[in-house]
Amino acid sequence: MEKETFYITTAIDYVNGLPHIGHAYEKIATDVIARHFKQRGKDVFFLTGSDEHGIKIQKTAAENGIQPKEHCDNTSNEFKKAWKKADIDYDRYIRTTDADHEKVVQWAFEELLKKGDIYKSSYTGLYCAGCECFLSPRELDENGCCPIHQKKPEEVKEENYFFKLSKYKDAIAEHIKKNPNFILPQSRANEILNQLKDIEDISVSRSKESVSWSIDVPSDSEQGIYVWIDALTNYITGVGVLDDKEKFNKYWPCDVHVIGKDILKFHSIYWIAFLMALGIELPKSIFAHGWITIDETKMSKSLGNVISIDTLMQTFELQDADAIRYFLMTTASFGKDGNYSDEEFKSKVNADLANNLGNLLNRTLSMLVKYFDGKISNRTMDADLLKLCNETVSDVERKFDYYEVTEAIEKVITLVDAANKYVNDKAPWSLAKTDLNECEKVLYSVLEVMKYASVLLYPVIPNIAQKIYTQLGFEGEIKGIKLADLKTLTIKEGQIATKDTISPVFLRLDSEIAKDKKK
RNA sequence: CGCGGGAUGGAGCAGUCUGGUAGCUCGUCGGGCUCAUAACCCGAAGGUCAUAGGUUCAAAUCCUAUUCCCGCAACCA
Repeated sequence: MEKETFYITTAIDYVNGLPHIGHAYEKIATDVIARHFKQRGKDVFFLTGSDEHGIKIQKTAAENGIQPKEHCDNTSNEFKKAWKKADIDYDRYIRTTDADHEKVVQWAFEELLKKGDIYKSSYTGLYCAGCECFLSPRELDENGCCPIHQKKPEEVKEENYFFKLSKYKDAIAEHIKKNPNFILPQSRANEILNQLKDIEDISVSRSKESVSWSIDVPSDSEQGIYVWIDALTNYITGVGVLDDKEKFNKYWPCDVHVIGKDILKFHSIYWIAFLMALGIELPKSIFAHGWITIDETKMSKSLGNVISIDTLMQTFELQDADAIRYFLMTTASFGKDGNYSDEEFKSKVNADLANNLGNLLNRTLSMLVKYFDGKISNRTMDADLLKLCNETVSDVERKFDYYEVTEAIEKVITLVDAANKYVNDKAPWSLAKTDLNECEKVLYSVLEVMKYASVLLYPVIPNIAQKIYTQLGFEGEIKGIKLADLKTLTIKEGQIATKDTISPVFLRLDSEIAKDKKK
């Protein structure tokens, strides 16, 4: 029997900068997947959060004249605010500075030390006093100097703890090969197998002297735990690996870690090795998504093209993030790089959400009011349309099984298109004069399609879906509706709509109506 | 020979693994409808699938070579 729980995580964001659309992309995708699996009756746990230790945060805080913790509090609050705006419905926001997490990190470190997978060794590196950190040879300019301070870094020898990553090389490779869905999209698995070939042991601590803002190595006050063990273990802290065994056993192993393609290596190699060493079950899959570029250019602070959910909502005077969520999920197949531009955004969202989806509801309800005073008395659904609805549900589920969010959405839009065509072919405005029975059947059938479409699209556009649901005459929240309920959940008989209850669920951006409403 | 991704009608993409009449969305043009958010439906124009070879009865798809673009160092998911 299939497990009833579904544990999904995002990467934790480094709180050195403010949240932007790139961070949002990942959270939205994860939120969509989480909401979908809730609709399938799963007990979902959705973890997101922030990565808060390290030299960069220490330095940024110092520059601003505040304590690192204060800086982290401020920035993580900005992230939380952004996720609220984007309707990210997570179950826990974990911070690597949370007490329970620090405990887990220290426990994991000691555990690995005890097992002999962590050993002490010395590391010689190029240290720049100005930066107060080690630089890799690649970071230096052509004269071998630090590009920021224009000084030659000194060779410094530091004692660090190392993790025997090389020991797990073969086991990881074997696991990847045996489990074709472990790394998704599958095309990325080869990339990792290649990188695995020349993997070496990794340093897992820094001297407290160089990085003070870190979790202490419990048995060695001179050393702080470096990012790998600190950050990656958030996934087990999040479901209570130490404090709440029952919860941990319920949700672990994780169903999917949703991450950016840049950190796939750390997740599919480092993290897996840590888990193997700790004797903890491995996550079922790791999904690496692509980047969102802005006008085909990489987003960067220096180019000044960084945009956030907030800026977009303000620019287009949006009340909720639905349109942005929809666009981000459909601009590129999930897993590939996508692009944002104002023109593409407007065009996509107008075409799909306003013209196809919203207008279909609008035209149908209008006719219902016009010809039937907004009342349904005979609930007979067109057999072909019903069949298509049911097929769409299973198509959508199948796509989500592999986290093919974009393709799943496409299936629903195809259903909506078919319903628009159905209306045109049946011409209920003519039937109203000749065959009222048939006319009602047509309108009712389309409303049924809207019911399916709204529930299927709810994970992506929760606010719009709710509006459709309400206008279909349903009471309460669409949030709790399961896909399995779709067959029994029927539009009620009697009054559904009046002239006053009908209103566009999504206004075309830049349309005259939208302008009027804004005035 | 560092690694990887990409090049398909005006724009953005699917199809490539498992060869067999080149498909989708947007845009353009023509038509239809009049219920609707200048919307919806139908039709048309527009591509020698980056280039050159090769395998094959048959190549966008397989093989070889070449060109161009984008990541892999940095603020940055």
